[in-house]
Amino acid sequence: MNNSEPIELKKTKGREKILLVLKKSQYPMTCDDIYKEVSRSGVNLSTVYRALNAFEKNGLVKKEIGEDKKNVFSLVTEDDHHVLVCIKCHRRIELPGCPYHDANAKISKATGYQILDHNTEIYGICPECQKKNK
Amino acid sequence: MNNSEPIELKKTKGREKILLVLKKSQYPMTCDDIYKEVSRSGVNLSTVYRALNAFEKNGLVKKEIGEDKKNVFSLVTEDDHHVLVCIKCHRRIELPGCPYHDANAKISKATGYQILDHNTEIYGICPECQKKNK
DNA sequence: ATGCAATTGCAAATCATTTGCATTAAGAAT
DNA sequence: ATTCTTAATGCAAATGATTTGCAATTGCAT
Repeated sequence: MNNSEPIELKKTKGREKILLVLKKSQYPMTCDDIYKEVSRSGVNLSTVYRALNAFEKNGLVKKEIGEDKKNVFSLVTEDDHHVLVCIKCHRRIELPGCPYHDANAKISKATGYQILDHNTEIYGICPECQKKNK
Repeated sequence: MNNSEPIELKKTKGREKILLVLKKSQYPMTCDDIYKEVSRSGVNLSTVYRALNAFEKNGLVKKEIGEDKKNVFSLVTEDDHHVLVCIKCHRRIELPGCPYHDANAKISKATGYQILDHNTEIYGICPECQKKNK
């Protein structure tokens, strides 16, 4: 409820474990997902929540709302690209550049809207999954 | 947790009031927003929740996740178009057709993905709000 | 080593949403 | 109009993700 500038982050065992889990994961994770991995190291669920929120505030991770309405976190790597998501295998590939740049320019001209952002996930079925079933 | 086909809906005073409120609103509303309007008519909050979920199951209203993570509901009018949302005044205008059709075709060809869907909300500032503040 | 601020664990609080249950009301069949 | 079946309602309590208060611990700069 307070988006001020980053606060110094202390390095602790728990936080390093949390980051490691996130680093090894290909996909965004909920706090509970992460907790399942780190709890046996004695890390508390509150700590997971607090750590991830702290990471997010510092731009280390990205927080998004998952489909089941839980927050999902993922490491911020470089600049985010547009992503192509396979609805079968959940593989994600990144698209270089913005495929909608031209289209948005057109929309802006037609409507007078100053366009600031747009959603960037495109859902489909990847070539492998197209072969597999049916 | 069960997306079966629509069940018969009974017409009641409460539901009519709820629909009326939604009809008069330009913007999506949370259950609580709606409840504030209908509670003086003796409609219970649970009723609002249940009615809206029933409406959604019947395709009467659309349920989305608002920015504060609460569900917001809006009447389904015609077929949904792509929508341009002003982040200042929250005005929404609909775009005829799909502005990304061509771009998606290109992506599909380049990646082999069969593209099924994509996000459709574009965020920006409308001409009026651009004039207003700075 | 010392001290202050950040971090943690734990339990309890929050808040939106759902649900169990007994009661009421809608609407079809009689 | 009366009866009957089933959905809809009100109320309170349950749920589930997330946050928070507080006391104890730890990181780290001095």
